[in-house]
Amino acid sequence: MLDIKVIREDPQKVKILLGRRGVPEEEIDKILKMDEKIRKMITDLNSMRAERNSISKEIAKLKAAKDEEGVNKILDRGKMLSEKIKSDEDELSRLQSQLNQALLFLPNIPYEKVPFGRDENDNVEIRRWGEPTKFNFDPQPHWDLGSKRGLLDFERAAKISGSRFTILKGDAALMERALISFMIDLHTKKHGYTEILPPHLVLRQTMLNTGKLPKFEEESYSTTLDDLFLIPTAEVPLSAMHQDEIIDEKDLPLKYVSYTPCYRREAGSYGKDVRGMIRQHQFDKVELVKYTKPEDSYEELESLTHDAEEVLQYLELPYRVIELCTGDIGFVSARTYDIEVWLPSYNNYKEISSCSNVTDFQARRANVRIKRNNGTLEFAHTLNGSGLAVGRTLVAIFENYQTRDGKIRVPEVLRDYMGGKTEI
RNA sequence: GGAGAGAUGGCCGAGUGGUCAAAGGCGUACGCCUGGAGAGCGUAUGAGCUUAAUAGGCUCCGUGGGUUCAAAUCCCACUCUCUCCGCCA
Repeated sequence: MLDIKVIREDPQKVKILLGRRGVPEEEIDKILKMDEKIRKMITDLNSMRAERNSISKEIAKLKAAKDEEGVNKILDRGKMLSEKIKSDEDELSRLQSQLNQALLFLPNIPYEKVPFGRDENDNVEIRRWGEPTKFNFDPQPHWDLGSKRGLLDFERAAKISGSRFTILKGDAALMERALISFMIDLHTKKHGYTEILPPHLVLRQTMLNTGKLPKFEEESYSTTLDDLFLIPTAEVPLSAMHQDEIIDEKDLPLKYVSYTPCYRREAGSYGKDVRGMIRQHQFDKVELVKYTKPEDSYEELESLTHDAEEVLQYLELPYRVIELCTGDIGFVSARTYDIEVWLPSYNNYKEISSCSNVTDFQARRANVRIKRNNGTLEFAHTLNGSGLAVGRTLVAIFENYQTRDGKIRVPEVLRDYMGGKTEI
C-alpha cells in the first residue's frame, strides 16, 4: 500500500510513475478528493470532540461541587454533541474504508530507473552466464524424457488431481528432494540466511498484508469453511511474519530462506505452457526473503539476486538475468530482476526466479517497523526472490543434462545428496 | 470438543466510571560522578492524525458493537494466548 502522504505531497510525480504501470491519472485524483474530504471531516469532528471533552470535565467538577443545577444546564449540549459525533464518525469510517479500498488496489511505485515498457517484450537483459547447451543429437523435451523413463507421470497425476499436476517418481522425486536440500544448504551455510518452515495456510489478512489480495483473489486457492488461503509462495508467510513488530536497526538485515510448495490457480494462463511441468497448480520453491533498512534495499536486491544466481552456477546451468520493465513488474514490486534458465525444449530462456524489492509496500500493510538508533520509527523494506523454483530447476537439469540414450546425468553438487548417483 | 485464566506502552506490570496516555520497574538517551568502566544520582522517554510548530486539539489500553454527558474500567459478541480434561498424527 502506498502512503497517502506521498500521494498528497507530490501527486504529479505519483501520477507519472504509476502512469508507467498503467494506472490512470483519474484514479489518483479520485483518491486525493476523498482524502481532502476526510481530512475536513476529521478537523470538524475534532473540534466537536474537544467541546464534548471539556463539557465532560466541567460536569465532573460541578458534580464534585454538588452543583446539580449547573450540571443540568450543560448536560443537553453534551448529549447533543455526542449524538452528532457518533453519526459523523459513522460517516467518516465509511469514507475511510472507501479510501482504503482504493489505496489497496494501487500498485507499488516503480523505482525511477526501471525501464519504461508495456509488457515482457520491453524487458532489458542485464547479463548472461554460460552458453546455451549444444547437443550432437536431437534433445528431448522433459515431458517425453521423463515419461519414457518412468520418472514423470502426467496421466496418473491428471487422474487424481486434474490438469497441471505432475507425479514425480523414483529418482525424479529423489532429485527434487536433493535440489531442495542443496539450495537450502547453500543459502544457510554460505549466504547466511536462516531457515524457516512456515505454515502453508494463512489468514485472509496475511494475503492482504502481502499484497496478494484484494487484487488477485481468483489466483488463490482458499478454504471456504475457515477462509484460510493456501500460500502461492513462501514470500507470504515470511514477509508477514514480523507483522506489528518493531525491529531494532542493529538487527537488520533479517534474511530468511524457506522451502514450501506453492499453490496457484493459474487462472488466465490457459493455453500457456500446457506441456510438461513448467506451469503447475502446485510446485516446490525455495524462497529468499529479506527485511532491510530503506537505504539498503536496492543494494540488498543485488546481493539477493546473486545469491539466487549462484544456485544455477553450482548446477552449471546456463542463464541470463533480465530487468522487468514498468509494464511487467509485479503489483507489490518497485524493481524486479528475473533469472531465466536455458531450456532446450523452449529453445529459449525461461523464468526460474524473480527477485524483487518491495520497498515499504508490504511493511506498511503489515505494520513492520524499524527502530532507528536515534529512537525514531519507520517502515522496513522487504525483498523476496526465488532461490530457486525447484520444479523448473529439475526440468532444466533433465533437459540440459540429458544423454543420447535418454538418461540424465546428475550435476556434481547433487551427487552427495543422491547417494552418489551419477546418472538417472 | 469441555472447564478455567488472561490480553494495558520497546519489555514487565499497576489500574473497577470523570483529576488516566495511564503508577512502579526494566530497557534506552543525555547529564553528573570516575583516571576509565561499573554502580549510584538526576533528567527525559508510547504511537498515530491535524498543524508552520517539540503550541494547541483529536484518536488509540486484543478486535467489533453497546450503555453513559463521560469507558482501560460496566454490558454483549468475537479473536488470540496459557492451564487442565477429552480426542488425535
